Amino acid sequence: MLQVNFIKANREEVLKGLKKKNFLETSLIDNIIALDDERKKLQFELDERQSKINTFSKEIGQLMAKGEIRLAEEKKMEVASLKGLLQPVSEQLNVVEKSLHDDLIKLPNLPHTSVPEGKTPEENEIVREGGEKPALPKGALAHWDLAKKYDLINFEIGNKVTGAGFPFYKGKGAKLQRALIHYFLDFNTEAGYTEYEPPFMVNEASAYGTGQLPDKEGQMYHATADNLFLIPTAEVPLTNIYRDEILKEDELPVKMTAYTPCFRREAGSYGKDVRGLNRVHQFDKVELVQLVHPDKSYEVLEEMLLHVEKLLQSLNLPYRILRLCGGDMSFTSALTYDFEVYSAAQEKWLEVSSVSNFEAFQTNRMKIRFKADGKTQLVHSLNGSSLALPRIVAALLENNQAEDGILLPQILHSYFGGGKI
RNA sequence: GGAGACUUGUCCGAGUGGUUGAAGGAGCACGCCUGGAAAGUGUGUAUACCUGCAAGGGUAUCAAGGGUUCGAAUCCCUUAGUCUCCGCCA
Repeated sequence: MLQVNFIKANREEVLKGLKKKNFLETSLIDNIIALDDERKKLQFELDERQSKINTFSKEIGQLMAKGEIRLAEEKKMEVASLKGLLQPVSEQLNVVEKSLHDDLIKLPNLPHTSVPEGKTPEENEIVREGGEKPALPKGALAHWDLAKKYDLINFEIGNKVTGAGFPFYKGKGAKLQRALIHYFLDFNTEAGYTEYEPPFMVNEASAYGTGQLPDKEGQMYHATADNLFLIPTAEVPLTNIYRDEILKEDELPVKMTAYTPCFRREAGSYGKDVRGLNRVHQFDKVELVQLVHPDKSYEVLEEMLLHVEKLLQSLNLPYRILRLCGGDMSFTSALTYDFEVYSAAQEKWLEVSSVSNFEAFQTNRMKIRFKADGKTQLVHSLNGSSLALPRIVAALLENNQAEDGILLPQILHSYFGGGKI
């Protein structure tokens, strides 16, 4: 959520940013400014009237104490009429505050200056590439065929037991999941991230805090009996740990990592993009979250980028890094880098990580602040995947397939208990 | 799931209708004292919003929300959480 004062002080800049982000409902801005002015006026009026009532009430107390009942009764009458004036102002203020808030949460975050113009994924900017695309033998198989051949993942049983998009991992397939999760977590904790195992369901306030609600409500699984949401990413529980907290400056940066399954309804997805592991409803992911001093967030973003890049390099996967264009970025992000790995048998790039700086957009909603020199201000939040497993698994299987098996990268051998599937 | 007790500031804790945003203590910060430290001592120490150039002033907040009242931390209702006992259970 953008800060009203910022919008007021930087109207032109905000409008430019929204345009870059391909957000067209720009009339909201002037609406918000007008509503905030209205809010201030009403607040002032309300405070004044309340103040008068408070003064009178105190006087009544003193009169009662002195036994001057009649005077006290007269005052009571006066206060009663003042209260009549209070209520309409208070109601109006509530209405204005609600409209203001409703408008504010419709505004996406503003893009960083380095975000390229553009509306579609094709306009994302390739920052750099790394690794080598393998030359696969003739008749190389896609991961869904490899999964079947080596009995690693069973999609059909998943369909039967739960539904489409809920695969079973089996045998070495299951063990590979465990090995990857274990390795990723170790890699992150060695870099100073604190490991968490959070709940896999969150309440409404948390889903709202990180921005899943209200605009992505249909994308989450909702356990209505208890009004809990299955997390679409560990970012939600992790970031919400600090909701409504004021940190000390020396507690920053807060670096957290967690493995969780992620649940996504993916309503509206279809076709070949959803084949195999390309898009599933439940998948495993290890996530990184940082809460940092606002002056440091872009420095930290680059640091996280390098961190994820090193992780991918250690897996020997061909990858590329994209800087997302304004129109392809998420609602909450100010700057996002996507990592894609090359899936050699499918001959396409698969997104495996998204590293973003949200600046104060999330923390303004969640009121995550820090105090320095007596002043309280919002921290910046960042997150990134390290990594999402299914597409990593797809690429590992496809890119490393050989005549007699799949050869895993060296780094996984100790975690997997062997080098070959 | 049933019965009961409870939820106050960074922490402990007082407070059952009237200058209580909240006693007292601890912690923390700054100063004094000291060769230095400890002890002692003085001062300060919540958040949000409104107003003001500022100093300051005002409003709200004692789990959350609502209600009663001229006035609520204190009374009533709803919700959440904590603890104890019982039940159930990986």
